[in-house]
Amino acid sequence: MFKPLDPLLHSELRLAVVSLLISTEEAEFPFIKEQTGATAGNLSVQLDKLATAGYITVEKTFKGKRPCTLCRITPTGLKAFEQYVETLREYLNPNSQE
Amino acid sequence: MFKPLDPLLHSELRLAVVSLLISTEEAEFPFIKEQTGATAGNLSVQLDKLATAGYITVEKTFKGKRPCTLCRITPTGLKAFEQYVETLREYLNPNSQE
DNA sequence: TAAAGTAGTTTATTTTATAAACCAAATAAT
DNA sequence: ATTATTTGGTTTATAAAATAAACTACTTTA
Repeated sequence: MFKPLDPLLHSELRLAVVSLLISTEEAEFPFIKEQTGATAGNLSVQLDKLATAGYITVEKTFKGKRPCTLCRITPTGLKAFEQYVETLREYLNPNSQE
Repeated sequence: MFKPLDPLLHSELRLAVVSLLISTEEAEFPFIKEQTGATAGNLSVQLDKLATAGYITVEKTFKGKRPCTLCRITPTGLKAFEQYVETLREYLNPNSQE
């Protein structure tokens, strides 16, 4: 009855990151940090997990002389997000049983 | 930007339980176990947490000679669920920023 | 009366999330 | 010029959570 929720996305910070990346297509580490309110350490760990799963790409470039970590959503990540939302809807609308 | 998600509800099993109780108004332990696919131990722990928070009531009665644990959603639980869903929507609809 | 099933609880283990400590380079201050 | 300080992170340690395994108690069936 209740389908399992993708544990990678069912996490407050990771879900916020993916949601943000879907709406921006590309974002730098400090921006994500600011928008989510996460600590750098936590964000670093969670970005890693998303990247390892292939949900996002993390590109380490430079902006002038300073390092710049650019994150983007992948097609896999977008699909996983859409699937997650669909699954979650069955939890959120208790009066639409099957 | 991303409001915090109620950690008590942002849990697969607890969310399923609350969702189920909202749609049934009352359910027995074995039924919840079956519907959620949870193990008895896990369910027992999570029901306790929801009860401690005042989101559900857990009434221990008897059905003939056998023990029967009846769970119900409370007004507090219903309100928390509605608030959770509202907050979550901002994560799920990435193209409705503020 | 012994075995098996029902209805759970308690406790231990694993996993996950989070924060604290750390590192390296660049910029600003003295 | 060398010493803070800030920026941009990573690594590691700790705290919290989820989960499963083991256990209890009582009931029904063989």
